Amino acid sequence: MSRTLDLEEVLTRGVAEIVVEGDFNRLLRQGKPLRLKQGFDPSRPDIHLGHVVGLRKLRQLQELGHEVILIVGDWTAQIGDPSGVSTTRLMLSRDEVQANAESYMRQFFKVVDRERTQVLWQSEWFDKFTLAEVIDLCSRFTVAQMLAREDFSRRYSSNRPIAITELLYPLLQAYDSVVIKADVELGGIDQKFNCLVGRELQAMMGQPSQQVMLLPLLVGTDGHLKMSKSYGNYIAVEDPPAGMYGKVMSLPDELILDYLRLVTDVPLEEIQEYQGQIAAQSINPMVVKQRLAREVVAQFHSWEAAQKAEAHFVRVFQRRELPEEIPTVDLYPWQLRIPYQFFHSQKGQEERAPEGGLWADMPDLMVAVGLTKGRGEGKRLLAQGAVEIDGLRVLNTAAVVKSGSVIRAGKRRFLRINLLDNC
RNA sequence: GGAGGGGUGCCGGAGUGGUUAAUCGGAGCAGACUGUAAAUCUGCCGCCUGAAAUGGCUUCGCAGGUUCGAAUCCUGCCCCCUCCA
Repeated sequence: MSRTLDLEEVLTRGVAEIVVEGDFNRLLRQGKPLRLKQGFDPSRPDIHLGHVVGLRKLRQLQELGHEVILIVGDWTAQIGDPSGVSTTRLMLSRDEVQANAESYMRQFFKVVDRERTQVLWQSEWFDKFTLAEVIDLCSRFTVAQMLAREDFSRRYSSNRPIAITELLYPLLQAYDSVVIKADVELGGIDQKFNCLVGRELQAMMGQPSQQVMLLPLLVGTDGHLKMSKSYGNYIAVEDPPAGMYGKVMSLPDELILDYLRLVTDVPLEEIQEYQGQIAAQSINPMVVKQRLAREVVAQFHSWEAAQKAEAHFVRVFQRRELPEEIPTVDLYPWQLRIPYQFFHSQKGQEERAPEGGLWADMPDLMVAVGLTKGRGEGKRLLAQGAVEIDGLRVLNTAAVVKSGSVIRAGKRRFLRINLLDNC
């Protein structure tokens, strides 16, 4: 993110909506550092690319001289953001919240500049909130206002429950804006309502209303739902390079351009060009996707890691060869059910294993080395032709294994066997 | 407070005494194809045993009971939802 930032691009690239656009522009051009509010819920400490869209925007604004106020939502976390399904949330202990917050920040500052960030905890002000203050806060809003929120109205009209505490959620979030005197709040487009309540509350309390920058929701790896941990369609910023690269490569083609726009610094002109080439079918979308994968991995790891991840990907998944590094697992013959050098075939004949080799019951072996969860799974993989020993497909349950043999189970599970005490 | 509906495998959702480890869809896994994309086809998809046919065990909110036999019937308990107030 070292290239010169174009204000126009910061305000438009990967931005869904700005409220109020004119005011925000004016504010930015005043040249005074703005207080950018970003809250997070410490019940879900993992940051994925969906969050990164907003974090990158914060970073860009920081580079324009503004300051981020990160709010640890240790109170709102207990209510649970009323987006989507109504699930009762467990109360987190103080320690859990602390641990989650630390883990969150470790990831947060991979993108956001720590030097220009101030971290505040909601408990700093809400712990001493009195009932009188809660009532005062509530009295400023009406049920009708809350029902204006699509989430609530949908649930209300379809007779699904809305906990009263859920109505409190936007109010608490709004109050945060008042406490920190936020100039701007950033959030996903699904946060629109909460952010707007912040504007109203600030106005009621005699403060200028914050501007709201809403970001598009990133579609997850499944290709149609928003990226979210609970949908299991996410790419985490802490995913290891090879896994991260692979997940990007498994994205549907239709998402490539969006991802380039939202989570990379690839210049818009280049993206435009890719778009044209893909439309004209003069380029294989996969090539563009590989660029995307490199960009993403480099951002959270390094260019070197990205190169390695790509090499690994090409080698293992495109050419179906063995990876360069294969974890080795020690294996003692006694862990197997046929730990002998002879195998008794159905005809009653003895088959001798080659020198240094050993007959092994494959489902057993795979469980013993942790390749599969149970024998059933191993048998299934075997029956489906998904198991290879040193590049040769194994279909029988009994097979010869040598020390140094590489077992492959399916596309992505590999293990090298280190046979000990071969007697 | 009153009336009614419901809790089934990762999710959705059938099933109302045996032929049900439980239809189907989704997800997942694997194979073919291939670009770990899409689309398509095939197989698997509770645990264990077996090469397999088979067999054993544990599952349908929880606890008991009836029965040769229950996810299905009875009793109690817990939880959820709707309507009326």
